[in-house]
Amino acid sequence: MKLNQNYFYDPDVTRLAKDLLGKELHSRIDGRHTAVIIAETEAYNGITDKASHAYKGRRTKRTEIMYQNGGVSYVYLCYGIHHLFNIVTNIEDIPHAILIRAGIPIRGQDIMMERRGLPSIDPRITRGPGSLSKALGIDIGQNGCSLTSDLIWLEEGKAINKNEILSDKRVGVDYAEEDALLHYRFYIKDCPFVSSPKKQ
DNA sequence: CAGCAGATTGACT
DNA sequence: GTCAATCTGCTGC
Repeated sequence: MKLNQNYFYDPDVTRLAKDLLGKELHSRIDGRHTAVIIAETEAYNGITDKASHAYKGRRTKRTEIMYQNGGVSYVYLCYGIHHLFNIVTNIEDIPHAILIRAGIPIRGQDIMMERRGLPSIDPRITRGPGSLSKALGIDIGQNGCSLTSDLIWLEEGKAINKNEILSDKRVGVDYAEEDALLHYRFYIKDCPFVSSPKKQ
């Protein structure tokens, strides 16, 4: 069951970030179908969030996509190397986004192993936002892609029990002052695919 | 236009 | 634990 456009219009980005845990994220890039269960997310709460690229209503060629209606992808290049995949939420002109940080492979594992250059199934394949995007074949070419399309889409998946969902500070946003302390990161308890904020 | 920092990862000491 | 890789966008001359 594919999630429809209305799902992404929720005005509460943290509620949606929690709800995305357990959902299936599918991609068909170069005709190759891969999918993961979403295991870790981070919410970016619009123009008042110092950690967001859209803080203070900043609009650039790169961030423009976040101001669109919810239900599209926001892919951007971090540190010049890594493609980070986000889901744009809320309605037009409200730049909410949810970063997908980790997933559990459920389809096309061999394709992901090949893309990641790993010889066997290993949590490293889809752990961490840069790794996940690479495993799914997502890069800047998938920026602005509709999430109800046949290229990238979400499916219902399985419901995660509330007591299996933990929250914490976001990763890599210490510069965001008081907003760095917000518990906007959500992940599935005891899941080996969830990234650790500590050094490996 | 130069300099710098960042929603990161992986190789190496 | 340290560091390089190297794109986007902000700050300041």
